[in-house]
Amino acid sequence: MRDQMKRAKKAPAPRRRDAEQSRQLILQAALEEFSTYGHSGARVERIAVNAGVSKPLLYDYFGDKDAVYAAALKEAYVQIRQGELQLDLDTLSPEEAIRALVQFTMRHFREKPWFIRMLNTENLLGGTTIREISDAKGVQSVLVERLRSVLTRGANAGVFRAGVDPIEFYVFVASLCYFPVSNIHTLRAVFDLPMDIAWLDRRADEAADMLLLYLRA
Amino acid sequence: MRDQMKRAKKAPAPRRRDAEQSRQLILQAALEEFSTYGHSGARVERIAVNAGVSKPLLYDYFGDKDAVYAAALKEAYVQIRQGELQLDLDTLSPEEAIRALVQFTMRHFREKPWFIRMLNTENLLGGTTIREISDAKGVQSVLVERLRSVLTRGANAGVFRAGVDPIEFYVFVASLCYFPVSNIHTLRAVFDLPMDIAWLDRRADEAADMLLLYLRA
Amino acid sequence: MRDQMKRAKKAPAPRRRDAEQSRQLILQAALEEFSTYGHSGARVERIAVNAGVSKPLLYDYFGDKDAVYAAALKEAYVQIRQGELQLDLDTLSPEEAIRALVQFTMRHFREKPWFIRMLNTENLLGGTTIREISDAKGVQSVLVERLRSVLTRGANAGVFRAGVDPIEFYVFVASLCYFPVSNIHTLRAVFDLPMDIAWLDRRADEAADMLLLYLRA
Amino acid sequence: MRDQMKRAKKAPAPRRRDAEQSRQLILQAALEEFSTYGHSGARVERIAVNAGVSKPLLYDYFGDKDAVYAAALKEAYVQIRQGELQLDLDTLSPEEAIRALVQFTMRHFREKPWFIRMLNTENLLGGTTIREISDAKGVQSVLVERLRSVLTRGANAGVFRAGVDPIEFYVFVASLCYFPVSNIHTLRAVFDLPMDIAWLDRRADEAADMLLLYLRA
DNA sequence: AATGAATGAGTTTTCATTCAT
DNA sequence: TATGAATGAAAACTCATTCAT
Repeated sequence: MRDQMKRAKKAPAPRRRDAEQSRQLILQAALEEFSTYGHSGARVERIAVNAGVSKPLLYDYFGDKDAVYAAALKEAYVQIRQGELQLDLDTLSPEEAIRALVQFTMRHFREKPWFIRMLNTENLLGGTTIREISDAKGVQSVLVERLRSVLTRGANAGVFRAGVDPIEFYVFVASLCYFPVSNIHTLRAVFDLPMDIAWLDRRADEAADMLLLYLRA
Repeated sequence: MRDQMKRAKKAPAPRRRDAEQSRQLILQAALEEFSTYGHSGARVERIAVNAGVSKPLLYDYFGDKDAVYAAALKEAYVQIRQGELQLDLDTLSPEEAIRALVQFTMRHFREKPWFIRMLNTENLLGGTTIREISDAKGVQSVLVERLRSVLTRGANAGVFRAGVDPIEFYVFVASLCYFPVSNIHTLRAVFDLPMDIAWLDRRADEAADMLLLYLRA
Repeated sequence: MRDQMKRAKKAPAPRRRDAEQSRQLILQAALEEFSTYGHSGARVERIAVNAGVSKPLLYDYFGDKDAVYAAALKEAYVQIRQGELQLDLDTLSPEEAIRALVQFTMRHFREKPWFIRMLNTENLLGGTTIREISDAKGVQSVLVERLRSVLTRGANAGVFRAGVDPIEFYVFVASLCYFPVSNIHTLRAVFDLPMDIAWLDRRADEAADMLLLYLRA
Repeated sequence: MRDQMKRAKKAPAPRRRDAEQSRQLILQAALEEFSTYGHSGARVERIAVNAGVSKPLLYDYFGDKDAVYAAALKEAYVQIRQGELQLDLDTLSPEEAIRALVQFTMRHFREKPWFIRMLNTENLLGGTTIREISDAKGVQSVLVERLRSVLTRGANAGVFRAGVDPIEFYVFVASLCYFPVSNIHTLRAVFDLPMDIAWLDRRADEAADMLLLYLRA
């Protein structure tokens, strides 16, 4: 009878879910913490509190602060890639597809600012962590693959010139969207422009114009 | 004989008891420290040691770590602007000038990596410090002014279309040069490209091509 | 056998991992430290060592040095009031009660020198801390209330004149007991008198004589 | 001619005065600093700034912080004794003289608060410094001597009882005036009385009443 | 699986004091 | 006589990490 009660208390299924959920809560809190304060500025204590767990639990799951950071960085890529899956370029004309890609990228960076902040943090650290994340290369942005097919479609249709490397072109797209979002604070301080969301979206439009001129056959 | 006197009079390396020089040494060490480790990761102790002074002296001159950071950020802008003065666009044709500007910007970012790193650090902090540096707006990049005159020359000569805002165009230039340098570590980890100096310079060339297409009348 | 189990179960001296006890140990050590060295002279490190805890624990519980000081000041009042509860004046005649009060006060000051020293420290600081301790007024010495009833009894019995304010009279009592204890060191240095415990007790007797003359109807 | 100019510049007399004046300025600043912040809380830097001299000069004159403290403590006694010289009791009747002494003492403590604060500071330190000031005993308050003659006059006139020790009586006077001034901050925090200057003066009057009852034949 | 209690090893900051002129 | 420049030693305070239950 006692045993029964014990079992009733420690039902295996919900416990396991709790553990997995705790991990996820920690990961989310870590993502916010590291992207807000950077690697050194992040506080393990705050991560635990915001995740609603105790510090020893966090250490049990991840090992140490650096491991939490690595997991958060990986999580950042995972989440951003999940978002990218929602973009469908195949149903658009090559030119519309390019414009859609640029607009999407700008909105993506704008709406998930923690991603840019994690990249900045990681680059300040010299990229040591991302290099150690095993499958990094495998997770290469799906956008590049979709972009490759758009460029091919455009070249076949004779509207784009051939021979444009999709990775290098994607670097152009990313550059034009990344910088105005990433550096919004210093830009605002130095230039007298109203750098708000509308401005960013207009930048994306202009960038798309320019990129299309560059691609034109 | 002369050499001997010179040596006797001023030992070359440790010219001590010179307040202005000490300040400058601290500033330089701080610039390196903050751009290498970020705001939280920077260590006042290391700054002092690398400047060859004691910590109390540093505190005497600047007040606290944040004040040293603010001074280093300002110094970053001062030094980068000094470098920009060396670029002469007036003797070039408008089209050559644009290309030169892009190449210069890329080289500038590449060769003074502490500048990009300071900007990243400051943007991670939310730009609170640069907003407090009084004359930030006044120190607006000279490049923008030079660019303005190039665009005007080009428009007058009929080779560029009119109405291109120099600030917004400069944001394009900066974006295309900033991102590949700033994010070199994460790019390398994710893409299978040999991202070295030569690659960066080729990127600048391609970017110049694209920007000129965008400007063309 | 029992003894053995007892010992095995709880080692007597270092009962660790008891938050409330740790707090109390810190408080006691702080009281001693601040009353010995004053506010600026007190060392957080010494408090921690004497409490048998680490500095971080102390900071965890109290926040900063000033907060420890405030808690110690409050503790001083708490402990002194606890001592005052042991004085019973109701069973004595009014005149005996006054004499007992004076003797008790003198002994109290003499035997709990940290109290006077805390008051001196706090008054040197301008009383900013005690003003912030919320219930300070509420903890007003019980002695005043007991004194009030003694004065009333004496007036009703016709041995004391009426209309003597108990607070102001208590200030007389405290003055006459406080000064010789508080200033014993400077008094010794300036006057050629053997200022020892016996002297203090004789002072209390004389003071009681004087106070009774003052109260006499 | 040159020599003459030199001599004119370094006139000996005013230089010497400057040195003595600097010493005095330091002493005054030290008195204020130590009585305001206590021994540990006092800052050598502030003393130098407030005295209008450099720190090395201060060290040159006094040696170290403790020596400055000792000098300031001595100066406190010197200045307070100078004030006491202004009190003339010989022209008053014994009873009036006692009342005048009490009022004077209260006013003295009230108007020179740095004296009480220095005494508190020194007593917190255990009186080690005053013991080392050589002529401390010699500088014993003149008030005691004047009081002695008043008590004798009163005894001879039959208005005071004989055998009252002037030192011990003076301790009564000092106690009654010292405590309400010294402890004004904690008293205010604990008791609901308007403890202002008028209150202090009324306390002195009541104290004089009581002391006279005690002296009466 | 989970956590309240606790700390070693730093990190920033302060301060009495000295150096060099 | 006088001081701006400089610092060793120590103080307050923090933070990643572990202990004991």
